[in-house]
Amino acid sequence: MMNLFADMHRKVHETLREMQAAGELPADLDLKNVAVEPPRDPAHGDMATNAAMVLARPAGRRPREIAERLAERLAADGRIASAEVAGPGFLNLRLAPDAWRALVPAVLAAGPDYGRSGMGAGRKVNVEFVSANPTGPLHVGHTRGAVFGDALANLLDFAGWQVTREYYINDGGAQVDVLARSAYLRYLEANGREVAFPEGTYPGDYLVAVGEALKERYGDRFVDAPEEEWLDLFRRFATERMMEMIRADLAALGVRMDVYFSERSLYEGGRIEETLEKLREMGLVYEGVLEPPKGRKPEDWEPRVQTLFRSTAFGDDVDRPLKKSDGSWTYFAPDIAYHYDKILRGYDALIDVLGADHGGYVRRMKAAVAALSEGRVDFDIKLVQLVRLFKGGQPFKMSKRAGTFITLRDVIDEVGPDVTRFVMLTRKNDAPLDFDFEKVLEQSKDNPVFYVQYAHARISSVLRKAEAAGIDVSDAALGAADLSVLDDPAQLELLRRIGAWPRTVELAATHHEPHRIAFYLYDLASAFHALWNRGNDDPTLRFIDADDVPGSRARIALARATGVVISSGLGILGVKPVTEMR
RNA sequence: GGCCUCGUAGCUCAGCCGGAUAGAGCAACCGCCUCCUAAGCGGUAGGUCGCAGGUUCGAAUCCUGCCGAGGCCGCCA
Repeated sequence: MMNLFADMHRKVHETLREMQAAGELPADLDLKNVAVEPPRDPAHGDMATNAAMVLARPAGRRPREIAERLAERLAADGRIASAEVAGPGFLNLRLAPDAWRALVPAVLAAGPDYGRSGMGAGRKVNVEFVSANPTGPLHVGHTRGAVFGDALANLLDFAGWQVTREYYINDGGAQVDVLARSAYLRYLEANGREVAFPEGTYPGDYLVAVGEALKERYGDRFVDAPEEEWLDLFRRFATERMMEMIRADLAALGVRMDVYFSERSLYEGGRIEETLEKLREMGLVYEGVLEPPKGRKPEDWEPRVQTLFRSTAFGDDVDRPLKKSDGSWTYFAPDIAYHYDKILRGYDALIDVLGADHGGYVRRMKAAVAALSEGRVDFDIKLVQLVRLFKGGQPFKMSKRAGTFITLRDVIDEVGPDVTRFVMLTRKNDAPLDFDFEKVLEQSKDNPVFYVQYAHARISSVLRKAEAAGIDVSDAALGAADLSVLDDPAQLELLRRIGAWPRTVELAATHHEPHRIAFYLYDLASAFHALWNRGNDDPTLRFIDADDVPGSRARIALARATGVVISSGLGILGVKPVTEMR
């Protein structure tokens, strides 16, 4: 797989080892911090290495001296056009145009696999996301988490991990009893009773159908029955229905989970006790009394003995309760058992995608996972900040379906899944996101979705027109094109961006940051639009020139390669590329 | 009181495991369509990277303290 940055990184390291073998550098140097990166200022070349500065002190040499020796050796490589020492000891490398051009046939041959990385080495990672309570439709906040988690899963897959997408169904707590009671009210309503929805029940319309379905199944059997008779039945039924709705919501967004894991199943199998017992043996679970929170003392605080998790041993500021006063578990206890289950399933890495309001929860969960996996499992928690909705610059709150909050469906109905997904990935996960229903549909440069799609559409248009003009645009024909005509700065710039794709994938995957893919695509599209417009000043730079078929083929090959990368990047974001704008 | 996330151009935001003169879009100003989609492109102007220390050859980036915004801190998950 062609990865120019990785190739040059390898080349620099090999050359340094040659210098060690030749006695020009001490044999025991640690090369770990020697990097090959694109310089911030393109005037400094295509790639730069800090080798001389990093090694100067341990080698006991002057940086520029090391850099000069290294430059001499590197200059012998045909791919490297120049190697210049600059500044405090940087070595700036400029690649020969042919090295960049070689990307085109490589990309065409690899197709959608260009940029795929072996970094994950087939290790198993579990990405848990959405995990909304099964008590109603998904709302905007869930939508962002869903898009983020799914794109992250795609990204890790592309980077060579074996990925499981998982949804944790919170069907064990008090909230599903509330759901059952709310469904019961709708059931009474379906049976012709007048009902009121007291505080603490769910009044949303989405339960009307559930009430009717319950009537269909049970008639009026439970209308005057006491709660014990119907609660369990109704809870099961309503939860099932809510999960169907949630699955459908996710499907509408293009998200497919591999595993739906039920919290309740943990209660039934005695798994919670088992997990806590293990922690107790480690001395991390004990019976104790908690200090009241400082500065914000609850009115009814009474010290009492309860089951606690010693998260302070992992840097948390206080130990965390596992049981409520009525003896039932807090949400934290089943969560520990759930994560233990994931550990036992053999994952090398776990990722939780949570709303930002769960921030206080991160440390204790990491503590539990570190303890239960004995530090073997890499565990990352990504907090997703909230989404602020606007319409034409005005805050927007109305929902057609749920009344009180905007649902995922509201968003998709309004702008479609592709726009929703792309826009939600144009911000870092931990930054709040403004989502304007009008702006995201705008066909202009300040709308990144449009801008990237437009580039792809232009490329598709070039291919269509070329074909109509009788030029063979099969990948085989394009891959064999003589690319030496590609020597305009705009063409070389586009090649450089294409060359940066594998590196972008690896960085994004390492940091668990799919937004980097969206920003990369914007830059790539920008380089393409710039080249496109160069054709206005200089007609020889237009992609198609009927009088110059070989040259056209070279330029079209470059466009095609760009299209492959855009399409592949959009694939990670879960967005379908368009072939024409409407 | 403590913990978490954040603070970068007038606005919205990038900034790779520390790297050389801090970037993009919008808004402002000046240009580019007899030409594959101008739904686009080029240029000018605009920043004490919240503040103060520290580590380092080198800090927007790492560490400490402070200021500011949001979130969380036993029986909601």
